[in-house]
Amino acid sequence: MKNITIYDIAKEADVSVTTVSRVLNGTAPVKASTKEAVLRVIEKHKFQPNALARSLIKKETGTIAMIVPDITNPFFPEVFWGSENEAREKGYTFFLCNSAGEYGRESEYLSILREKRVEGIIFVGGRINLANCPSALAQEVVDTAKGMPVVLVNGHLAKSQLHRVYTDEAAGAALAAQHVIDLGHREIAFIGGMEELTTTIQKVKAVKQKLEQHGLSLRKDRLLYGEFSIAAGRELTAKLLDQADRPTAVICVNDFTAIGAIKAATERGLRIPDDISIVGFDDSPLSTAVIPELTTVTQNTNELGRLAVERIYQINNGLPAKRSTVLQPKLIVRQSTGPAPGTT
Amino acid sequence: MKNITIYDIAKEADVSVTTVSRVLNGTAPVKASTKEAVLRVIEKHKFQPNALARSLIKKETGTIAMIVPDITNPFFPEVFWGSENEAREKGYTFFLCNSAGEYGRESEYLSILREKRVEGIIFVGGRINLANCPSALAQEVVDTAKGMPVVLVNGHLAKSQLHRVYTDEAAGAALAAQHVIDLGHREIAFIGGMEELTTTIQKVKAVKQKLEQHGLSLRKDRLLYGEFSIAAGRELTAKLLDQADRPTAVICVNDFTAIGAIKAATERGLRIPDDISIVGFDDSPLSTAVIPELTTVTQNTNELGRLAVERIYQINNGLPAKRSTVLQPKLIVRQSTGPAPGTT
DNA sequence: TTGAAAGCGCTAACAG
DNA sequence: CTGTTAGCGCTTTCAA
Repeated sequence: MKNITIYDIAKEADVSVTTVSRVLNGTAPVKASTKEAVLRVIEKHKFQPNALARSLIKKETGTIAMIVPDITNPFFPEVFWGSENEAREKGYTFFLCNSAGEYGRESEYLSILREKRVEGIIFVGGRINLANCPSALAQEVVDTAKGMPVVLVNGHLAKSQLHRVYTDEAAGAALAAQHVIDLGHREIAFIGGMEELTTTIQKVKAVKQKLEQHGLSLRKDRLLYGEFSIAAGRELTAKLLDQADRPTAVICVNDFTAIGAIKAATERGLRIPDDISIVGFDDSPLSTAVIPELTTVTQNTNELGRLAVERIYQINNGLPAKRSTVLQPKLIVRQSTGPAPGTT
Repeated sequence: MKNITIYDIAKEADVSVTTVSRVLNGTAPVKASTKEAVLRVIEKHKFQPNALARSLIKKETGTIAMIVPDITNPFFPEVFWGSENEAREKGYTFFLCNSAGEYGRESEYLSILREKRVEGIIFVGGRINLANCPSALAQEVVDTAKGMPVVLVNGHLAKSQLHRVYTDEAAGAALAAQHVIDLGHREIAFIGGMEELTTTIQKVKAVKQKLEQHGLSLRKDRLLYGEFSIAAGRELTAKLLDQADRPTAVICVNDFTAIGAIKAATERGLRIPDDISIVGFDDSPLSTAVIPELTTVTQNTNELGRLAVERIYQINNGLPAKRSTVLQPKLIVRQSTGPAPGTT
C-alpha cells in the first residue's frame, strides 16, 4: 500500500499542496472553510507528514541524543530523566543510545547521529572519563562538535574546549573523608573504580589530601581498585577485612561498591556502623534500599542532565552559553556511618 | 558554513554525483583509481552523507525504537539491553523513548516515531498493562501497527491481534506460591501492584488458585495493593505486621516491593527467613544486593527484548513470524525464604 | 488567500 | 565503468 502524501491530501481536498502545508504548519493564513476541508481529509486518512522530507528542507530535526555506556547502571537513567524532561519542554525529541561501554559503539553512534542530523549530543561516561583518552577517540568527538553542540557530562577531553556540565567529584570525596574523620576514624580505606578513570583519580586524590590535612595517610594496602560493581565492592572489602589491622571506615567509589562492602562486612558478622563505617557515592535509589541505609554523596543527577539540554538549546538559539558548569555535591548522612569504635 | 553535499564532493573529485553515491554505497563497480580519488576528497572534508535524504528516497531509516514507562526501574534497562544488542546485530539503530508513565507522552512518541518513519516499535509497560485500556489509547497503537511492526512486551491490548512477546507471569506467581507452601507456610500474603494492571491481576489470580489447590485461601486483609516501589513494599508490609495474626510468608509483586518488605520486617526486629519469608519477582540486580538475598522469580528479561527485535526483523523481511511468544519464568531460591516457623 | 515551481541531498533507472 | 535525469515528500519564494 502506497504511502499517502501531502499531494494525495491536496488532490482530495481540491487545493494545492502549498495550502495543505500551510494548514499543517500554520505558516500562513488559510480561509477557515478551506482549512476545515483539508483537515477533514487529513483526519480521514490519518495522514502524518513525513518528518524526513520536512527535516531535509528545513535543515532541522528537532532531535537530540544522549550516549551512555550502561543504561543498567542507575546513575545514567537518572541523568537521562533530567535531560528528557528538559528536552520535551524545549520542544526536542530525545533519543538514548547505549554503547555498552565499548568505544567502538560510541564511535558508531557518533557517526550515525551526525548522519541523522541530530541537533545536539550529550555524551556521558565512556571515553570521556579516560585520564588518557587516545587522541583518535578524542578527535572524533571534537570533530563532531564542529557540526553541532556536544556537551560532556561528568567528563572531559584534554585541551578540547568542549562544553561541559559536571559534578565536583573531588569536593564530594573530600566531604566523605571529612565526615568519617569527624566521626573519629583514623583507619580509613578507599575502594573501587579504575585507576585510569578520572572519576576514580579525582576521588582518590581528594581523599588522600583530606587525610593528610589531618595528619593521616591513605595506606597503599587500603587503596584497592576494581570495578564499579556490587561484586567488586564485596571482593575488595573482603580483602580489606582479611588484613591484620582492618580499617574502621571505608569510602567507596560509588553506591554499588558500597553495597558490596556492606554485604562483605555483614557476612563476616561485623555490625555497621558499630564495627565499621561505609560511605557510598551517587545517592542512587539503592542507597535507601539496603540495610543499613547508606551514607552517601549526592550529585543532583537530574540537574546534570537538565543543564546539558539547556546548554544545547542555548547554543542552537544563539543564546549566551557558559562553556562549563560545576555542580557542588552534598553529603547525605544515613545509617551506614557512625563513631569510630572505641571513640565512646 | 554551508553544509557540504555529495555534489561538492563530485565537483572536487571531478566525477558525477552518481559515482560518488556508488563509492559511498558500493552499489556498482567503480574503477579503483576513481574510487580512490573520491574517497580522498570525502576524507579530506570528513563528508558524511545526509541520512535524511537517503532515507527519504530509499524509504527506509534502519531505525527502530522502544517506548518504556520508566527507565529508572531496572526491569526496563534490562529489556532494552537485550533489544539493543539484537538490533545492532540486525543492522538497526536503536532509540529509546521514555514516557515517564504518562499516556500522553506515549501518544506523542507514537506520533513522532511514525513521522520519523522508524521501522518498528517495541512497546513495553504503560497502557498495554491496563486491564481496561481506554479504546482511544488502544486504537492509537493499533493504527500505528498498520504502518509498521509493533510488538508488545509483557502486555496486550484486548482483541487486537498485535504481536506479543511475554512472560507467563501467572506461572511465575504460581511457582512462588508453591515454593512457600512447600516450605510449610499456610499464612500467606500478597502485596504490591495495582488492581487495574494485568501484571498484578494475573499474579494475584495465580496465587489464589495455587493456595486453593492446597486447601488454603488468600484472605482479603492479606491482599494489599499499592505501587511497585520500595516505599510501597515497606508500608504494605508494615500494615501486614500490625495485624494480630501476621502471615509467615509474603509474596511480592516485584523485587522493589520485596526489598521494602525486607526493610519493614527487619525494622520490626523480625528475622528473615526464620520469622517471615519473602519472595520477589523479576530477579533484578537488586535481588542479590540486599541482605538476605532475595528468593525471586526470574523472567529472562534480555531475551524478551531480543525476541521483540527479532520479530520486527522477521516482519520487515517477509520472514515467517509468530504472533506471540511466551517465555516461562523460573524460581530462584536464595536466602529470603525458609521453612515456616514451627515447622522444625 | 491561494498556487506554480524550484529545490533540500540523495538514489536509481536509463543511456552511453 | 560513468554520467544524465527524474524524483523521494515536503517547504518556500514569488506571483497572482
